[in-house]
Amino acid sequence: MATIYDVARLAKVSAKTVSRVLNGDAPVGRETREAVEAAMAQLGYVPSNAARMMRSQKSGLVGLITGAISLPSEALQPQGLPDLFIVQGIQRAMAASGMTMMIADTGGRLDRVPHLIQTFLRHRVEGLIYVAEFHQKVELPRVPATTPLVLANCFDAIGTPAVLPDDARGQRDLVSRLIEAGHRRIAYLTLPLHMVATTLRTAGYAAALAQAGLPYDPALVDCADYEGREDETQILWDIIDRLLRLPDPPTVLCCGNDKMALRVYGILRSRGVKVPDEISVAGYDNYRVIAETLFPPLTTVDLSYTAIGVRAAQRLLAMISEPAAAQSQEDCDPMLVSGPVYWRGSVTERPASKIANLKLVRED
Amino acid sequence: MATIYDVARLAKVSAKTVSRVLNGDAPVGRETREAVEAAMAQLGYVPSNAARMMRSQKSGLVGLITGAISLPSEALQPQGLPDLFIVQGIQRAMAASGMTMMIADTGGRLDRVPHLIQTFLRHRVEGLIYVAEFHQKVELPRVPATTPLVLANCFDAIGTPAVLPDDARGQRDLVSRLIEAGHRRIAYLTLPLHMVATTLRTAGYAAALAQAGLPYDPALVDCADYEGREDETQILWDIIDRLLRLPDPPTVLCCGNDKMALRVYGILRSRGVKVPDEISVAGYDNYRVIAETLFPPLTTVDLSYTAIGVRAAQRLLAMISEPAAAQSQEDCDPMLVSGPVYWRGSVTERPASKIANLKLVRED
DNA sequence: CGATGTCATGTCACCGATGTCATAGCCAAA
DNA sequence: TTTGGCTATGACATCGGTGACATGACATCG
Repeated sequence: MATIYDVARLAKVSAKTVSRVLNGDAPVGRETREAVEAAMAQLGYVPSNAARMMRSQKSGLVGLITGAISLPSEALQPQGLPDLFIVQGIQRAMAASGMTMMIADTGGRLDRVPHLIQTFLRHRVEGLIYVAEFHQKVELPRVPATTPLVLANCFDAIGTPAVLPDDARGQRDLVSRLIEAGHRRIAYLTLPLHMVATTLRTAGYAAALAQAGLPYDPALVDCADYEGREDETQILWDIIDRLLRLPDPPTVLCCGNDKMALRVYGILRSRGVKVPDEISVAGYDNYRVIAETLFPPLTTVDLSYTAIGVRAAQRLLAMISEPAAAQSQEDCDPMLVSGPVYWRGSVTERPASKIANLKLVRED
Repeated sequence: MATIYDVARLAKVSAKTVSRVLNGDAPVGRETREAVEAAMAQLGYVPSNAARMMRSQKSGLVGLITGAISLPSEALQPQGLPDLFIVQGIQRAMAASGMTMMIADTGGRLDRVPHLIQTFLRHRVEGLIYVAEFHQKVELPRVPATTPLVLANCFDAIGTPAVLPDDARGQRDLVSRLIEAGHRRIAYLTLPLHMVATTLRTAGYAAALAQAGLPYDPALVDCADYEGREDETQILWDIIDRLLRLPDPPTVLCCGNDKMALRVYGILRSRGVKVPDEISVAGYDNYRVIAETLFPPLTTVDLSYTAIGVRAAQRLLAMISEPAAAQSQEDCDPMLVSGPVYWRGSVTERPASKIANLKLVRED
C-alpha cells in the first residue's frame, strides 16, 4: 500500500507538503496541490490512521460492548432484541460526529468484558459504551479514569453516567391515557418481578390510578412471569381466565410487553373474546413488527430504544470533548428517556364510562 | 497513557525486553520477567495497537458495512430486522478468530458506502463484509484487490464472493413437508414480486408440487404485495376472502414471511376461521419472536440469518489467511445456506388425505 | 529602503512499538 | 583450549504520518 512518501516522490514535493494537502492545515500552491492530488489518485493512496494516530494521540474510535449481538443461541431474552435498536441509535449519533465504532459482544458471558475492554484500550478508543439487553443493574470492571464510559439501558452502584428508559413514566402515561378513554378496571400483567422495569412500571401504574382517584385493586395485578417455564401460554391463560371471572372484570389488559400482548391476543381469540370490542389490550415497547402488524394494531408505549442509544452516544461525546466537565450533579444522575404512548385500535374509547366519570364528579 | 519505555525505565531494562515479555517471542530471565510484569501492572500499561500495527502491517480489524443498524426511521423493511442477525453471526465468528470488528452503516443511503469503505481502509482493515437487509442484487464501488470483500445476503454482477439464503430450497422443503402432512391445496401468498426471494421461493413451491405430481394452480398463488400501501391488511383480507371462496379452497396458507403470517392469523380469527382446525398457516424466516409466541405457534422455515453471517465471516477469514487461494470455481459461486423447517402447531397433519393419497396410488 | 508579515515549502525529530543485529556470559563438544 | 551453540539482553533503525521550526520569495508598511 502506497505511503505518503510514494506520493511525495511522484509529485516531486516533500512528504510534509502531501500532508498539508491532505489536511488542508496550511496554504499549498494551486499547481502543487493538483500535482499531489493527481499522484494520490494514481497510486490509490489511503493515509494510515495508525501512523496519524501515533502523533495526534487521537484514535477517533469508540468501543461498544453489548450482549446484543451474539447471544447463546437458545437464550430468548425477555423483550425481543431491544438492545440492537440501542446500538442503532448509538451508531447513528457516532457516525454524525465522525467517530468510528468498534463493536464487541460478551456472547452472554460477563466474564469476558474485561478482555473486551482491554482490546479496545489497545486501540486507544476515546470512549466506551456498555449496552445491556434489558433495564438492569450491572457491575463492570473498572476502566481507566481517562477513558469515559457510559452505560445504556443499565446502571451501576458507583454512579457511572447512564441512560435509562423512564419506565415509571411510560406506564403512568399509558394508564392515564386509558383512564381518559373511560377505562376504570385496568388489569396489569407484569414481567418477572425481579426486573427493574417491573418495579418501576408497577409504580407508574399505581401512580396513574392514584392521580385519577381510582383504587388500586391487587386482584387486577398479576405477574405473568413465565421465565424459564415451558408452559408460558398456559400461565397466561390461567391468569386471564381468573381476571375474566372476576365479579367486576377488567375492561383492558395492560401487558408487560408487546410480545406478551401478542400471546394475549391469541388466548383471547381462542376463547372467543373479541379485541377490542369485548376487552381492550395494551402492550409496552412499541415493538413495531408486532404492534403494527397485529390485528387490530396494538396500543403501546414507545420505549424508544433508539433514543436511548442516541442519548448515550451524545453523553459520551460530551465527556470526550470536555473531559474537564466536572460532571455536574445533573450529569451524574442517570438520564431518563421516555417515549410517547402509541394509541391504536386495540383499545376502545368508552364514552359510556366518561358519563360515569362525570357523574362521579358531580357527586363529588 | 504509559508507554513501553515507561515500563522499561521502571523495570530497569530496555524497551526491547519489555516487548519480549509482552510477546513471549524470545527467552527472558525469570527475575527480569517478573520485574517487567510488576512494572506493567503498576503503570496500568496497555500496549498501543497503532504502534504495533505500523511495524507488523497487520491491523486485526475487519470492517462491516450494513444498512441494518440505522434505517431511515420510518422505513419498515419487508422482513423485520434480519440483517442484525447476520451481524450477530459475523461477530460471533470474528470474535472466535481474534479479529476486532469495526461497524458502520449506510443509514439507508448507498451513496455513502464509498466513504465508509474509505474510512475502513484508513484503518487498514484486513477484510470487508457488506450485509444487505434482504436478499438482493447490489452494486458496490470497487475496493482495492488487496482487501478481500464478502457479500452477505446479496450478490453482484462481477462475481464477488457471496453468501446467500437458499430460498428455493427452503420453500420447497416446506411445501414438500406440507404435502407429506396430507395437504394438497396449498396457497402461496408471496412477498413483492420484484424481490429475488419471491422468484426463488415461488420456484421452490412449484418444484415441490411437481415432485409430488400435484398440479400448479395459479389461483392458489397471489402476491400479497402491500409495499408502500396503507391498506396492507385490507389487501390480505381480500386475497384470503377470494381463496376461501374457491370451489376447492386451500387447506393451508403459505405466507411470504412470519410477519405476514401474523397478520393472517388476525384476519382469519376476525372471520371466525380457526387455525389450524379449519385452515393451516405457515410462514417463512422463523422470526422467533413471532413464530414461537403466536398461538398456536407457527410452522415456518428457518432462514438462519445467523448462519449466513457465520459463513460469510468464515469465508472472509479464509480469504484473509490465504490471499493466494485462486478462488476455485466453487469459491466464486455464491454459497447457499439453508435452514430446517420448523414444524409447529399452526399446521394440521391430515391422515384423511393420506388415505386419499393411498387410494390414488391404488388406482394408479 | 529596511523591517515585518505572509505564503509556500522543506528538514528533522518524534509518536510507540518491533525487527535486525550485536554483545556478553556460560556450557559442552572438539 | 578453542570453537560453537545457547541464553539473556541492549542499541538502533524503522513503520507512516505530523508537529516544531527554518527558509526563501514576495508584498506591505512606516
